[in-house]
Amino acid sequence: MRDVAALARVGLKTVSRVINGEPGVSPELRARVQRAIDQLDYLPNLTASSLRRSSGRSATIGLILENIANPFSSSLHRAIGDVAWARGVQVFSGSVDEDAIRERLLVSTFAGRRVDGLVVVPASHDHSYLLGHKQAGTAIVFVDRPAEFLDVDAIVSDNRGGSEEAVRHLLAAGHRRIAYLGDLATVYTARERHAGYDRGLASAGIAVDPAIVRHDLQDSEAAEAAVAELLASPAPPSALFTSQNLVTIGAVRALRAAGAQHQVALVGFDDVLLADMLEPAVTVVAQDPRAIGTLAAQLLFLRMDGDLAPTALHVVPTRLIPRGSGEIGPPVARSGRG
Amino acid sequence: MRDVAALARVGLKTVSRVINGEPGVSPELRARVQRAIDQLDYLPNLTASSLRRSSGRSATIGLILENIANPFSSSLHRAIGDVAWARGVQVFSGSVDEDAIRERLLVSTFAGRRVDGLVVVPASHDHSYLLGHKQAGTAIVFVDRPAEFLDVDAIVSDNRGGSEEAVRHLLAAGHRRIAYLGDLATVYTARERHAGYDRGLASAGIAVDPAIVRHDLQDSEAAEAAVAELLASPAPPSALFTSQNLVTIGAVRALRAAGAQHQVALVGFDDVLLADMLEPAVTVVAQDPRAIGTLAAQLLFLRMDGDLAPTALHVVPTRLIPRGSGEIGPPVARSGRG
DNA sequence: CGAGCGGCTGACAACGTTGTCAGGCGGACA
DNA sequence: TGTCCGCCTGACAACGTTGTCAGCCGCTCG
Repeated sequence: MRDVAALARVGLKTVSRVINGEPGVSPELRARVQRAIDQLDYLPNLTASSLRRSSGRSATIGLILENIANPFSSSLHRAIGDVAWARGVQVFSGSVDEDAIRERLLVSTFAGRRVDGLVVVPASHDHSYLLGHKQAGTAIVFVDRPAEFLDVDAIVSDNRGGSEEAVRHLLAAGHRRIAYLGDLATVYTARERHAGYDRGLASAGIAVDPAIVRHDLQDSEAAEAAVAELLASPAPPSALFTSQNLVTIGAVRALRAAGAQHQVALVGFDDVLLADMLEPAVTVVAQDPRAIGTLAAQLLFLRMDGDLAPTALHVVPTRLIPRGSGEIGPPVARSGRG
Repeated sequence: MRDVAALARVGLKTVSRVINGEPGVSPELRARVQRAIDQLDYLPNLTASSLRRSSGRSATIGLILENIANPFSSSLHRAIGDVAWARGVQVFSGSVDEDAIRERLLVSTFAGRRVDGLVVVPASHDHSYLLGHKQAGTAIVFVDRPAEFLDVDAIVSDNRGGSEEAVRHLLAAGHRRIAYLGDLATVYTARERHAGYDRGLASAGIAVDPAIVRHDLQDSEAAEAAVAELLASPAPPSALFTSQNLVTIGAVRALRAAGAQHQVALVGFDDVLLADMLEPAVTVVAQDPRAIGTLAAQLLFLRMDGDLAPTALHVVPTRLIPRGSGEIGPPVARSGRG
């Protein structure tokens, strides 16, 4: 900037005025400065600028995801990135892998960079540690799971409603013995989806049979094993509700391995690429990560702009997509002759 | 920091020394300062720090991807993020959507933030505009596609070799009429994969039939339409080589729609989730985005550390995964009575 | 003709940190 | 006892920018 000022034979402040389009610079000077800028390929240092600026804003937000590489997270990332880009805000991101300690480390790191806002898909269960940052003026929005012990906005899918709809869909096809296969039960979404399952069964007056409820399936292998076990049990379920992506994939594998994919119904929570090309195609309750991300970013920017409305939990609807696997009926009751 | 210094009754510089673990502070003072830091929840401002630091480093890199939301990009992102995190470096990222102008905008934005390095999956075809940044000391590594008119390191998949292997695999199964279905032909990877296809055919002395070569299929719908057309043509191919993810998915749909999925062989470039669960399961040439990303990040940091070795093009091998669709043989030649 | 005003311009301080350097203090040594 | 040295410590400038403010110029108006 000094070089530009020297070349254009003006003061530093005039260069600054030209860069920021401030009024009160004569056209001739403006042109001279602009020429010098172009000639020197000068690029203003945004970090220095944000250090000095009265707003104290860095035009930067932090995004804390479960795992950048998974489809849900990366769709969120993209949606949030698009909104941020339109506002000239850059995005830092990091993966937490369900590790509460890493979550806190990332928050500290981002706070050290003085991000203006944080979008968090939390792994921990006590977010009071964020209170200081919130009071220091960092806007915070939670996504996918609400905050605990902290008053901030959150955007979540309709986990409970979507799951209940899935179960009712299976009930409508005539099923009475519907298994639940779920992710780590400490995770909010898994708990909610399980609650939806319970409610769906209750709506039909069916008692939950703990023998066909499996929690804590953390990868598709665990899910595959659990489904295989259920299928081999004396009283196997006639339908499966899988509460998460990888669990659904594991279930598909197990059904396939048992040759039962056309006998046992399946509805999965969260859509999977190519699910519609399987045989049978997999019926799912789809989330809308793009909508969630866009909403989260918009809310964050509202808060950054000073919106002081009471915080709220925003629930984004899910959508049941019937494709075949969820429309398989229960086995016809055999007569006494067996 | 002023508050901390005041509370601990020391000078600013002593606080700075404690924070950065510099030697030459008595244990008592160190403890007193640490107490003050804890008490005030003081978090050093990393942007101010990097502004002043002699190294001039921001501990920040920029990542320019085709689309953060696609699996290849997000796997890259994750791998690079992991290496960066281990070095205390934060990552900015942005999506380019094959738009050369957006690529330049992102570079400018990141340069304005004074990133120490750039990882670029380029959309443009003339990267000389990066020369200034390179000379200004920004480390640059290209990924997935090499740089044009700019001398920097690049890491790419073995597009040509992998494609040739795919075609040879189909040839080995007896096919002589193998269609090529490719992405936008201006994209480097598409050109390379097409070259591999040509070479594969040439190795068997088969002439390319332009009637069964289709370029510029930018989404799965276009691919689906193209395959449908090929299948309905007077001399349909007995095997398909699809050079990209979405094209592969479109081909699966078209084959399915025509009921030809068990008659026409298919090998796709780039793996797809659930490809192994389709019927038939899809044979693919898999890339290794994790390895590519890790290598890219390591190379970038080497350069940032001052490595001056000549730049190179690093080729990461692909892997053919036979799953069924690529092992379908050609229709048996009918006798004259046909 | 002088005061006052508005439009331009640049000198200077400040943002929060770190590099440089000088000063104070105590102990070892002549 | 005086000198020198090494260990701690803090004052100050500087990083690249922007907010504040004062000063200059030419014009208008009384």
